[in-house]
Amino acid sequence: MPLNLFDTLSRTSRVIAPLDGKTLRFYCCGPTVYGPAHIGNFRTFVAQDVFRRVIEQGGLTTLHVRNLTDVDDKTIRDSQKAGQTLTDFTQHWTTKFHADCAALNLLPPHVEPSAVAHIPHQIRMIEKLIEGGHAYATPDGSVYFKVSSFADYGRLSHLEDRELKLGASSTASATDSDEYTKDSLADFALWKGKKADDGPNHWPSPWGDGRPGWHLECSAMSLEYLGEDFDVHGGGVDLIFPHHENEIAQSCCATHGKFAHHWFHVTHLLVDGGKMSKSLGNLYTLEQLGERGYTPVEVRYVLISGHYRTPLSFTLHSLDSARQALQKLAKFDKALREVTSLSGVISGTTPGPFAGAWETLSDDLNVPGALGDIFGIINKTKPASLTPDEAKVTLEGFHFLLYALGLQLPSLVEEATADVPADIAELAEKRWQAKQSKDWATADVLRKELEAAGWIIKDNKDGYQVLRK
RNA sequence: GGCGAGGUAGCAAAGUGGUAAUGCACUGGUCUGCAAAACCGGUAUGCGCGGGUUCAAUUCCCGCCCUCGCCUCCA
Repeated sequence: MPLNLFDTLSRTSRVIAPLDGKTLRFYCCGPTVYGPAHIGNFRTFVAQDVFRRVIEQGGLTTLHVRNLTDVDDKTIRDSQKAGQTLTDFTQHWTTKFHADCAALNLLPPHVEPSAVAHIPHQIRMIEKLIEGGHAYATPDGSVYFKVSSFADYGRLSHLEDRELKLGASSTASATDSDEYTKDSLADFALWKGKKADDGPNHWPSPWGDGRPGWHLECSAMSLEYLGEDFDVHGGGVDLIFPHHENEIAQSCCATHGKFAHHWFHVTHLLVDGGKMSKSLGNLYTLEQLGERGYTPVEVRYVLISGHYRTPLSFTLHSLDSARQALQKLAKFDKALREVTSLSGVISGTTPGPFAGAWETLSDDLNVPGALGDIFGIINKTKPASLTPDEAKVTLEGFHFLLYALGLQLPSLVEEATADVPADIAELAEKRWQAKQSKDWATADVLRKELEAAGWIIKDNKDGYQVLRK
């Protein structure tokens, strides 16, 4: 079943099919490694991961490139604040980012290029742009892209009348000291001449020492690894303008290609009714949620539980809800395994009874709809009444979908009772004895004590279990 | 001001021109000394507001209100 995906440029859903007929090539704007990524950032990366998984489950191969922005205003500023070299500083946050990605079960990109490592590529691209009359150097050693030289500028964002909104921005101003040398306020930097507060962070270029402009990094790296034309380019909606608009301009003017043929943008995660962002101080990281007892798979579940083009409200309650939902999935898995006697990793190759969910997922990555379909099948299926063969087909179809969603089932709560402290075990035993002698009052008091300590008792006919609450 | 997205049950969130998936929460039952767990059920006459089109609109059209995002380096 081919995947239909909404394309920001044409504003329509289009079938995803590789330009070269074999490999789906896509580029994702990666993180700026100057601090911990928050779960809003990860909403985008998780959505891209589901996209890739669905493509691959559909039988296509992919070439997934996601960059690391390890040189820009913020990395330079904060590395100096931290008293570290830019390399040490960005390496630290890159390691952290990778750990979070692994925890969230994100498939690693096939190529993860570093911006710093591709400065020569960026310089070559700037040279081409200058040759073609699309860029110009200024006396301070910077190079700017000449927006007026690209007629299609604004097609992606539909912000075509640049002059109109210049007055509306609170930050843009014709007197910005950084930008006074530009021909037009709309022009953007390809290369930034060295400034005193950049410290040692500058590189040689034909226009003097300096550093690359942010937008150019992605153009240069996608060209290097994916070519002049490639299938899909993705990122958060906030990148549509100016970042992606500028990438299009640079790339189309520097090459003969059309750049990305399909644009995949993920809407923001909301918290407290608004955007989660570092500057607003309302962000959650995976680590912070972990301290509150939430697991990465629960976070992943929440992040995919809303359609990628719809704002999603994040709350701690949604994580609790996700925990219960995952338990329900895990119970279904266990019940099926008992009928089939299968264990270990199940790798389904077809959706089986979950074909409806797979179809839903293939329609613009409708994950919440697919989850609804999956639970619908689960509610109708009685594992115990299936033959081993039927259960096997169901289990494989179930795992086909779980893989596409990247959900790794948690262990069941009732199985997670490895270590019961001695004092708790003693209390539990006392309660059991009280119960055996039908001293209900004492038994109930003891049970309440255990509960207060964070443990619950589950009785059955001939014994009991002590479980973590 | 411009561009874009969204307003569906207590919370979250799908979906459809013919009478509302799903998860959580809540709740009835079975079980239990009572619970918990598990299992079997129940829970929106309603989809921001007002018009219109239609045999029929939450779904299409028009107007309005509200929320959120972007408008030069935020996923």
